[in-house]
Amino acid sequence: MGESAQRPLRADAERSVHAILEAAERVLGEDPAAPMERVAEVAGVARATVHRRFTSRQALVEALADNAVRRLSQAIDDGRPDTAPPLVALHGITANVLRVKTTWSFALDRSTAEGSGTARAQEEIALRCLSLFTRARDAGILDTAADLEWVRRVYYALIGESLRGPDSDTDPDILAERIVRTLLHGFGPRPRASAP
Amino acid sequence: MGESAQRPLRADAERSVHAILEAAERVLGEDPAAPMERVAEVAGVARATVHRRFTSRQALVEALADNAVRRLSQAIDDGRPDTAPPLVALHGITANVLRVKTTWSFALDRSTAEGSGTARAQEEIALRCLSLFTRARDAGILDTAADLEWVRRVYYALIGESLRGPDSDTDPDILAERIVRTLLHGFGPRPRASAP
DNA sequence: TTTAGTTGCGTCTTGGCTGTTGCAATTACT
DNA sequence: AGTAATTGCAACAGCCAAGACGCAACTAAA
Repeated sequence: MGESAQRPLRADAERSVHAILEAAERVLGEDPAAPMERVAEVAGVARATVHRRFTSRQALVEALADNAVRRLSQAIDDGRPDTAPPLVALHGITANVLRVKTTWSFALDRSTAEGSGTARAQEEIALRCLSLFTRARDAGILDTAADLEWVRRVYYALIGESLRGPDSDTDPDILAERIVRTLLHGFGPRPRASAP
Repeated sequence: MGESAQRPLRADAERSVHAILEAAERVLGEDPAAPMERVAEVAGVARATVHRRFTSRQALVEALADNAVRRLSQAIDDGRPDTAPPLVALHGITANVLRVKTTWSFALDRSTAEGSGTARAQEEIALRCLSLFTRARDAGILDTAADLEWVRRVYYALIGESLRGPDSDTDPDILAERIVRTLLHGFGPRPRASAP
C-alpha cells in the first residue's frame, strides 16, 4: 500500500495510512461531509498527518475506493467464478462479497461513481458477474430467457439490501443463501411437489 | 402548501416555494452539500428568498421530505391497496410509486432518515405495503412461507434499482411489470408448461 | 548507535458558506 | 387604485474547514 509507489513507507506510516482509511470509511460513511479533523480523531492521528498522507478529501476518498475495489476483486477471485460449479461459485462469492461490503460499504459506493479511477475496475467486476451468470444459465440454473443485465442489477440490489436493516450482522453465508434463493425463486407460490 | 399554515401565501410566494423545492431536489440530489446559492440559482430566485422561506438547509430538506412523502402516500392511495385485487393493486401502486420516486428520489431517501419528521409516515407506508402483501399471500399470489418483511425490503430494492441505470426513463407501467415479475418469480428456470 | 523518516503541536491564512438586514422595486390581492 | 406582501440586491458578520508551515520529539531501519 505504498501511496506513491516510489518508496515503501516505514511501518509506522503504513499503520497510520491504514488507520486513516478505516477511520475515513467509518466517519465518511456516516457523513460524507464530515471534517477531516474528525477522520483524524477516529484514526488516532493528527489532522496534519491526514493531510500529509492524502492531499485532499478527494484523494482520500479515491484511495479508499481503490483499496475497497481491490479487496472486492480478491473476494471474487476467492470464489473461483470460472472454475467452481456455478451455484457453488455464486454462493461463495456472494458470501465473500458480503464480508467485504460489510466493512467497506461507503468506499464501494464511491468506487462506482462516474469519472472515478475505480469505475473501470467495477465495470470489469460486472463483466465477471455476467460471465458467471452466463455459466449458470448454461447449466440450467437460470432461465434461458432471463435478461442477464437485469439479473446482475437485481443481484447487486439484493446484496445492498442485505447489508441494511436489522439483520445485517447475520452470518454472511446465511445472507448469501437468502440472496441466491430470492434471486432464483422470487416469492411466488411454491409449485406443489410433483413426481420427479 | 402554506408554509406556516397560518396565512395562505400569495400566488407568487407559492410559486417561489415550489420552485425552490424542485431546485433543491435537483441540486441536492446531485450533491447534498451543494451551496444554497446554487439552489437559489436553479430555482431562479435570490438566495435571500431561499433563506426567507426556509430558515436553514435542514429546514429545506425537511420540507422536501415532507412534500415527497405526501405525494408518495397519495400515489399509494390511488392504487387502492385495500380494495383492488391484490395483484392489480400491486401493479398499479408500483407504477404510481415509480412516477413519484422518479421526480422526488432524493427527498424520499431523506424521508426515511431516523429522527426525521417523516420517518413515522414512512413506517406507516411500510405497514400498508405489508398489509397488501398479506392480502396477496392470502390470495395465493405469494408463498405462504415468505417472510413478508424481507419481501417488502426486496420490493423496495427493486423499485430503487429500477430508478437507476439506463432504463429509468422507461414507461413506469413497464418497469412495474418487471418489478412484480421479478418479485414473484425470480430468475430460476421456468417450469415446463404442464397440463392445467 | 546513528541516521532518516514520521509525527503532533500550534499557529496562521484563506476561502466558502450561512444567516441576516434594510430598502426600493415589483407583484398580487381587495 | 390603494395597500400589503414579496422580491432582488448589496453588504456585512461570523463560523468552519482546509491547507500550509516549522520544529522538537518520537519511531523505525540500517
